[in-house]
Amino acid sequence: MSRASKTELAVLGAISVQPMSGYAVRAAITETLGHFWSESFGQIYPTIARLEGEGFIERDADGKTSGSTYRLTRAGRRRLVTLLHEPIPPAPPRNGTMLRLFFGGLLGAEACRGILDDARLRAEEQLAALEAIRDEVQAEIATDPDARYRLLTVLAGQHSARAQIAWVEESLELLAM
Amino acid sequence: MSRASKTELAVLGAISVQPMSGYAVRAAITETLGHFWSESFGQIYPTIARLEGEGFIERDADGKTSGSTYRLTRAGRRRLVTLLHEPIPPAPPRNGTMLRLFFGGLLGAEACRGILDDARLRAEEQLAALEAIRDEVQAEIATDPDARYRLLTVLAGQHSARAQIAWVEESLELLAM
DNA sequence: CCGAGCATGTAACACGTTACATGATTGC
DNA sequence: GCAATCATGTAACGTGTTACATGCTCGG
Repeated sequence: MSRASKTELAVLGAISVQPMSGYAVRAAITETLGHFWSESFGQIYPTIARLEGEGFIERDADGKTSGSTYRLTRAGRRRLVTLLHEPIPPAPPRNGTMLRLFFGGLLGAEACRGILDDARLRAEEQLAALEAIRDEVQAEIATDPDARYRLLTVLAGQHSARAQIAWVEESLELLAM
Repeated sequence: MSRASKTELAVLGAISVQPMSGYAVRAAITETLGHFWSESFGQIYPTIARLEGEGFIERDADGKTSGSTYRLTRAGRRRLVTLLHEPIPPAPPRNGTMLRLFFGGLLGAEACRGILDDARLRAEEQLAALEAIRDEVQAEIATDPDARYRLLTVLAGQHSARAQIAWVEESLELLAM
């Protein structure tokens, strides 16, 4: 995963599902990959321009006057599979919640409990959102076996959110002692 | 947490524990905050220069010829506490493992199992590392009550790593069906 | 004396977001 | 017709890493 690759991978992946515009790519990433990925227009449009220049995607020759619909070329599909095979180096950790909590002695127990409550709230919201998505994806598996993989990413989110909640509970007990 | 703040917070936090050089700040962050935070020299040195210019840290007047030892000024301590009180906006999610897994249909079950095995391996290593740190920190609590807060960050890492492992187990079973 | 580690700093680059500018389409 | 949404693009900015250049200090 050397150059210009993570955004490229996300964009190619989105377009591989079905041909769409840059705007729709953004929407697809926000809605469908939203719980583990994000891209902004400022990244997406230049990437699309480059991918088109390199022949990995091409415009649909439909009659629309405004907006372009892009679809993968054969080279684009090969490129996508290649990128998927390359490991993505893990990002250096940067967890603001932990940074603040680490220096909790300077903050006071009150404020720290606030941080923990916030963390729990966010995890609970996420958990609820994933619950719904999970049902959808589970239903898709019947018609599309590849939906299994999508299910895995939802499960990961659920495990992570539940772990977060359990951690908050344990932490609050510890602080109460 | 508006401007120039996360690195500033980490640097002030490190120096608040005890006076040290920029090089030592880097080492402290890597070793002690390593499982949830990271900073590079390219960030640390300019930040230290700025903090000194703003009067939040000052050089120790010791007799050393090479290297400077910085300590917090009174304003610096106030600044640190202020920064700790400000919430840190959560970073947009970007999980490369999930991005690859989501398009697992194009990758094949074999490669996906490889991704999962990797994820489990990393989580197990992390878990082992945290186990040792946890014992250390737990021992410190007897003499330093503030060590509790440090313990919380270790617990978070453990919860997260265990959740990751459980997710991999469940995922491998799902793929094997 | 020499190599390992301590120490400082910067320049180039990569990546990503935000804000802005601009216009087409469509449903009410 | 007008508002919401679809759609495209860019410029400015912030942030962060990597690689490089440089020199000190101390133990063996």
